[in-house]
Amino acid sequence: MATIYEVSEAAGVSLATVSRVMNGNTKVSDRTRKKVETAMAELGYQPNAIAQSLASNRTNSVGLLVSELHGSYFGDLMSTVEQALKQYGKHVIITAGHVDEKREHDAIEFLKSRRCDALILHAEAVSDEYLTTLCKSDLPVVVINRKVDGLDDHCFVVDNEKGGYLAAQAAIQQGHKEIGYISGPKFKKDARDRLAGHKRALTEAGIEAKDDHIFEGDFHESSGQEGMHYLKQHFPDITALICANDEMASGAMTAAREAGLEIPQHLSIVGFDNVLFSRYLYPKLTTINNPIQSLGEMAARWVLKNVYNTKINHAIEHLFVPEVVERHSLSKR
Amino acid sequence: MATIYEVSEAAGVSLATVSRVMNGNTKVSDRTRKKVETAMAELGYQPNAIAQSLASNRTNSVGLLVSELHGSYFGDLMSTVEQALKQYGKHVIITAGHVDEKREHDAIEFLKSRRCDALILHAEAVSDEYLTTLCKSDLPVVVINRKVDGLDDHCFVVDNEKGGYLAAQAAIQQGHKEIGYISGPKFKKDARDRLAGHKRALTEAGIEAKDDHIFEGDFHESSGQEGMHYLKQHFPDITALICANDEMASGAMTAAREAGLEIPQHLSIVGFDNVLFSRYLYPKLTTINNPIQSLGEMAARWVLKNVYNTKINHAIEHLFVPEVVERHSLSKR
DNA sequence: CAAATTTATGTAAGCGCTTTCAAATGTTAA
DNA sequence: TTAACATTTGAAAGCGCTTACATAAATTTG
Repeated sequence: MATIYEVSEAAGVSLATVSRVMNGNTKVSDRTRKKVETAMAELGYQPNAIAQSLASNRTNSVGLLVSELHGSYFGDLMSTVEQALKQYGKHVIITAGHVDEKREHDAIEFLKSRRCDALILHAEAVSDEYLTTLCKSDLPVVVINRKVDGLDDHCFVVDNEKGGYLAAQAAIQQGHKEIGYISGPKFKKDARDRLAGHKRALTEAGIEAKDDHIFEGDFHESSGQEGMHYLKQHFPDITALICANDEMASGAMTAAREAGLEIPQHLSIVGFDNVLFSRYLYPKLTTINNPIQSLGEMAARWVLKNVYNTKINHAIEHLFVPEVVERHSLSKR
Repeated sequence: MATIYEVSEAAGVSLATVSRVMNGNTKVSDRTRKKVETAMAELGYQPNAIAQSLASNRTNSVGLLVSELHGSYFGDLMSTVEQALKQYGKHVIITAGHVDEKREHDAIEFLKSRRCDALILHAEAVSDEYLTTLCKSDLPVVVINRKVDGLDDHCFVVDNEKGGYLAAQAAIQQGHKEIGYISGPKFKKDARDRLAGHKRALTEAGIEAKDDHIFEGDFHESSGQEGMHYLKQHFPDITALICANDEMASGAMTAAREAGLEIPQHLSIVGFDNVLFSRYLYPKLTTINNPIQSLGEMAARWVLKNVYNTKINHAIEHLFVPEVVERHSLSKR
């Protein structure tokens, strides 16, 4: 693999000059530029990004932490972030934290050790304090889908409370009064917020928010099934079921069908997130759009603007508002 | 950020010694090791991976090229590869090629410029020649889900012909005789192989393989719908439809339902790949398992063994055999 | 106990770049 | 033509590590 030395020799110029034509910021005369470019082409020269990074203290890569590498939600996030950064020649280094404190921590340390120029974190398990410390360091950090007090301008979040509210409201508007709810795990902020919105909608509509109509799941498909079983058994008069994410909605649909309930004729179901597969479900799932792609794009823009000084036209927003995606799993009571 | 200099000074030892305790291969006396470790802890020292890489010519990272960052298929692949490598302290750098020759090429160049120790490529658009050249270079490369002549021990593939055969056979065994097929794009080897297997099964069963029963799609959901429309219109007597991947099967299911056909009562459908969402479909899709995870794991093992000299117990296999996953979209004629 | 080994540590030369600063060259104006 | 300035180039010092190689200390051997 050719190095800059060989190029400089072949072109008959100094190292510095070769470096200059590579980086293109300083002025180099056309004649020497040509010479260097020719030499590069002939040698098939490819700069060593590692050496560049060490010398310049810039890696042109931003670290992205997600919870999992699979699943539509993270797939969408990764895709968006990558697209947005690639446009400007920046790259993402992706790691997975698996919603485990130690593993998230390790993943972040890895990204730091790789000397990423910035970090975009979808961190679920690590503590607020840790994130705060991280943000205070000189490594630029943004947090996706989590609000940490005092870090507002580093956080990009969706209004989960509003989303929960909208889901319930949609069901209420269709005439439903007996509404079940399968929540995410209460230790997660977004799960709590969604539930809070749900309850507010019920209350505002003059419907009593009964705690036993709420089943606490874990955001995975199987707990949707469990929730469905529980609710069906104890409250067979429920006509609408709202799930705190689409995975659980899918599980609930399966369980409902197994119990002989047709959707939405016997039971309406509303999800949350609008992940890709929600339209593969049958019937296609009515859900709340979680603008994860917008979050990702905005986070990427923040980095471009604040770290790479790229001129970005759009304003940078931190709070995103979800909306109802009407499909076929919710109907009139 | 503390450097090795500061650690060496704080511990009262030389650079080399600090480096030694970090890497742990050479012997260091317990006393000095303690001193160094204390100093490291006190300074919160974190080695600079970039500098390490430059000096050692080893990055401990392997590059992974996928076509997309989203979608179950690639999600599964990324997850598996990452898991397998992480166990041994190796990291993956993931890039997306978007099934575009230039972008795949660029992505690979990026991975090379980051000086990955090895490359695992799910390359669809780049030419055989390019891959061959790459494999001949001193950078270790393995290719996933694509067979390149002369590169057999670098390729990890699934027997697509067999898969196509099995899908057709499954339908035939259920008594189907009028069988439609929605193929992947013919320019893709795996699409051709699957189709070849399909035809062989028909022929062996004494069923004529009619070319007009075959619709060429593009592996995306929408072309499944198109294919369904085409077949339904021209050959309403078809009782089973086999799709070259699950996405198209999903599209076909939607179109079939819109046309008033119940699955599998009126029409049986078989997919291919067994991606995650195939069990979310309704009815759950009968499909051919594409052991992409095994491919990924095997590729990772190959790298561990051949690049990092890790002791791997399992033999390394290159050809994987698909099998039928029986669910609910295929029934007796 | 000295010599021969073995083991632990230090010295210094890179790894392939960037970047500051100074020198050389070119250009303009008087 | 020459002084004054702008533009291009080069020399060299890092960036933070690893790793021969050399040296010093500890251990074994006869």
